[in-house]
Amino acid sequence: MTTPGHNDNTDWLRLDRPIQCQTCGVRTTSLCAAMPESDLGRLHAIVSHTNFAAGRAIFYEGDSALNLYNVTAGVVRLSKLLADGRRQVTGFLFAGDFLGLAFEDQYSYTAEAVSDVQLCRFRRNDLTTLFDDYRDLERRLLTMASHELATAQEQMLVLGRKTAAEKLASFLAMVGARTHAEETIQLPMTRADIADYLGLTVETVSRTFAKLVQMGLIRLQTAQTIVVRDADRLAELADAGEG
Amino acid sequence: MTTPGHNDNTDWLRLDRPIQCQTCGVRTTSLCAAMPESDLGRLHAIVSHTNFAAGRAIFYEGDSALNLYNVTAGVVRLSKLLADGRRQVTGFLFAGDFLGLAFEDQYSYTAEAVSDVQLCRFRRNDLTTLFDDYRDLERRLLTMASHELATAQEQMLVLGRKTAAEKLASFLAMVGARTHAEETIQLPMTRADIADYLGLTVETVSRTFAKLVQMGLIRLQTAQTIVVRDADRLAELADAGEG
DNA sequence: CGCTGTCTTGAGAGTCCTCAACCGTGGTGG
DNA sequence: CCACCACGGTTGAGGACTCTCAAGACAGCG
Repeated sequence: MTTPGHNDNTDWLRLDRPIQCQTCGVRTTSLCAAMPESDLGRLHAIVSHTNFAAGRAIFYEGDSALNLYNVTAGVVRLSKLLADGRRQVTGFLFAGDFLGLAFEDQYSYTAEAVSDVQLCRFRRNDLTTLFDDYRDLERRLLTMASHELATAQEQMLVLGRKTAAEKLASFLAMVGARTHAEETIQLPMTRADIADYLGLTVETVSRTFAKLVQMGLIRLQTAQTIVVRDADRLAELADAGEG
Repeated sequence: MTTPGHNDNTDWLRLDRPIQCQTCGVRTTSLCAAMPESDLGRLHAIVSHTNFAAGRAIFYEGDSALNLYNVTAGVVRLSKLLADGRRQVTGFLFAGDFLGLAFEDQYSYTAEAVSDVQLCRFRRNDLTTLFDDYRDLERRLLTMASHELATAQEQMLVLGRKTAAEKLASFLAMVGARTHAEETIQLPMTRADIADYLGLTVETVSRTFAKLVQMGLIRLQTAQTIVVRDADRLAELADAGEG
């Protein structure tokens, strides 16, 4: 429906992080949390740190799934395409998230850097070997996959049953939560990305932003800097009285 | 949007199956495939077989996630609700599928029997214990979770970017594949279930069935017995030239 | 300072929804 | 035995939300 794009908003980049597992920023929240402090060396030995500039592809749907990645900085976009160009963004990943789980031999989606991104990469074979010694590592991966699954189901509810305004409110709530935003939410992705994530068009996203502004729920400082003016009503709109 | 319902189509029920792990019908395709033949006794020791009549709930969103289930016969519906009654069906499960993966302490969705259903139930604690002795069991669960994730992302594409006709074609393809249907597809679920699965209304589902008939792609033997007349064009419509 | 890509805004159209009536089937009970 | 009821499914008319097409505004960059 819309074509992939990127912006060069670099607020999400923290390339100044030390690239040692011991001091990694997502050490406690990511896969590696399952490794004892003392054995981090073994993890560090099989990991390689890589950067992707905004807009670059990390891998494409159909590629051989050789690696598993951990996002340590930046924002990643997962998407699937139809032949006629219609695109569905299935998720946005932030620091601490992992990607590449495809226990077939191929990735089932495309992963691209929305902002400049820093990743640590594991070869699946290496990781499998490490699983033999560290049971918790595998167990943690299963836990994280379960979270992903719950998130995916939540997104199906958004896509299938929410209105444009509810979708956008849900989206803002998600980004706000994932980026620990208080009042000001920074959006690293374009309107096209948001549209393809919510099953809308760019125009509708734009118009719906305007509507939320008019309702007094938010204010647009710039197109990608959203100031929340009424968090309660925004949240209410987002879950439409969920549960 | 629509209210849960059920029908008493019992074609999906095979309660005459022996309820021994050794002779279980899904032995080779399900979680248990990871257990060596000789040790099935240990699995059988911690499993209990249960039946649910069509329409009955297996568990509700928010319930403590004490059990993990394996579907051995029948069809299960997973769904999430909004407070105003809007419902999203996030998946249908068939023989060999598992459910209950919620490594939080609560299920994140409701599971209900569409047809009469036969399940085998594991207590999560028992299963975790068994994981210590059988690594493959845990690994297999991770593999199955990965499949689920890929399926969920595929469904997001359907919900976000496909038209009503494409949605219904995708749905028929899915049910056909999962039930090993050749030409005649049996639908155990109601139009309301299908609507809530595809993010449509009952009326639109009904009208779209009529449209597919008119296009010569299918024929309705009864409301729940669909005869495929042009499998190629139906598949083409379903994936809209996917990939 | 003009270019390119993104975002916004407008007008009209279309797909799908809402509301409503009707049909068919299966179960129930008088 | 059959009328009745309940539920699921179909069909129709009108409306609403979102999309399409189009043009203009804005911002970053060479």
